[in-house]
Amino acid sequence: MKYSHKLSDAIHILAFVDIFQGGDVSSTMIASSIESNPSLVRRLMSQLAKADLLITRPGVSAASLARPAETISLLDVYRAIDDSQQLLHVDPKTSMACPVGRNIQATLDGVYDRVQQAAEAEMANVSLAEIIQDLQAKINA
Amino acid sequence: MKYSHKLSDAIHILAFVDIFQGGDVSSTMIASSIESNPSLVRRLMSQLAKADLLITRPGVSAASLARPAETISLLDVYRAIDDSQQLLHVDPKTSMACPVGRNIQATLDGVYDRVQQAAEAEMANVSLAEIIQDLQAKINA
DNA sequence: ATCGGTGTTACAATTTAAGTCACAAGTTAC
DNA sequence: GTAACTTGTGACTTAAATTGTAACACCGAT
Repeated sequence: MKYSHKLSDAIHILAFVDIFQGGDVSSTMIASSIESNPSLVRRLMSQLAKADLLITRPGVSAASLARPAETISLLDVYRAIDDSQQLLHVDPKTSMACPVGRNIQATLDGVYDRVQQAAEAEMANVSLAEIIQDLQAKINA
Repeated sequence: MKYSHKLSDAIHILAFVDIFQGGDVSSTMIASSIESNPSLVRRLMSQLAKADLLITRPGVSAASLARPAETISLLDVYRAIDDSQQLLHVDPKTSMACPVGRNIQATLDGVYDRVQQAAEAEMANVSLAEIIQDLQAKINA
């Protein structure tokens, strides 16, 4: 479990909350759907709430989307959850004594940034509504 | 490859080999530029050789690019190095008893694939020659 | 033939995500 | 008001992947 599933779990939470709106959307219930534990779910929900994507209230299990699903993009969720905000990572420890080692970081920063921009542009194109629709279609099938 | 810098190190190796062609391009020398160890460098070089990006010879430190740097893209290097071939990862363990848990994986696979395609398209646009040029410009500055 | 480098494997160390436990504080129902 | 339940957090443990280290057979040049 070294690869992170935080983003996937966060989307899972948002979709679950929206689909089962009015039903049981407690951290325990969601955790059983993710096959994880309530503590992890609450931590993610807390991050989503801080990013203004989810409305939660202490003590009461009645979470709901903070905005219409059409206006929440995958990029919003990614930004709310991902710690490093980077898909690709430059090696931070190269030799300053070597011309290549001294300059490779700046060069790669520029290149990786282009890739990051492309990925984020596509993430911005995916709405939560779209994900939920796809999910509903599969559920009804 | 969440916090891995294998890709960065692989590019470092290719750039180093090309820039110092004719000089000392032993795994030990490259390792000192990366501030890593010769074994790791040899492992990466071996992977690059298997992907036909680098020519190595057992016993002799005379590595060279297998193709002109113009024809090697960042995507080629990424494909040669990255184990999972995925920038984003679906949670593989969700509850089949829940409609959301049962279908979220397939939905996210589709969405993540779009992001992956966008990122890979940009990676394909970046050539090793471009990276080396940028590096040379910084070195000469 | 010797010396140094490669290619590869095995294993230890390190790092980060995920899981677990615990508990203060908020909310509802009675 | 209090009992029962939930959220929000922090501390700590466990697990998985990357990186580091060591060993050694094999290749090649001098």
